[in-house]
Amino acid sequence: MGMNARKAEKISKALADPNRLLILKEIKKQKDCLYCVDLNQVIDLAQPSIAHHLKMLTDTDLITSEKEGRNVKYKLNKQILDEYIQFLEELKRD
Amino acid sequence: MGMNARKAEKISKALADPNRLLILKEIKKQKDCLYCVDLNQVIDLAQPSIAHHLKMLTDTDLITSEKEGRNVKYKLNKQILDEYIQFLEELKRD
DNA sequence: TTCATTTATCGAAATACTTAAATAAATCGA
DNA sequence: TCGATTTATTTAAGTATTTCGATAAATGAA
Repeated sequence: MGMNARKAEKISKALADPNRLLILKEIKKQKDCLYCVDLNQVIDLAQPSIAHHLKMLTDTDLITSEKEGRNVKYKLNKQILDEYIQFLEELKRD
Repeated sequence: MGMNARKAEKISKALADPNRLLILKEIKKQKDCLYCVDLNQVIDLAQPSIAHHLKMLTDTDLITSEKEGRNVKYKLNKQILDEYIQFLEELKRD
């Protein structure tokens, strides 16, 4: 429903961590379809820490989660990212 | 010189604060040319806090500062913002 | 030079974030 | 059902960030 400063702040915060950027990069790498279980091989953190970071990303809607049996599948929410980019573009217009 | 994950993380962190977003919005409002002294009327923070936020923005090159007598003039660095946007765009390409 | 104005820095308190161990919850397979 | 696997939650420690008061530095004006 459109971006505002509060939402942009939250998304910026979600993006302001190396491990969360790594998660997003990995989703891209896996053709926009990442299984949580595969992150343990990629990210050098304990499982609860990874779960915490995934929660930050889902709470801001940057990614969506879908349960598949015991696993959870994550996808990038391109629309939110587009809205965030639009917010940034508008900062340039003076 | 192009964006990487480390730089994008820093910029995200710089953008992850309501007062810093307010500063950027104010630069836009002032036709891309904000004087530090005018921020005191806009931002409800003590002077050292405002100086701190301005430093975060200049340290990440999101804004540039130029001394004019006693005053400091700030401008948005559109190139850095563009590079950051480009980094985000690339996250969408799977 | 002296005073007022503007910005920067230092130090400390309050708050927020990151991380991992322990544990719980959910689900699949045997 | 029982045990293994996967993910989520709670709690607590360590670290980082935000904020302000005090103060310093730089500059312009009288």
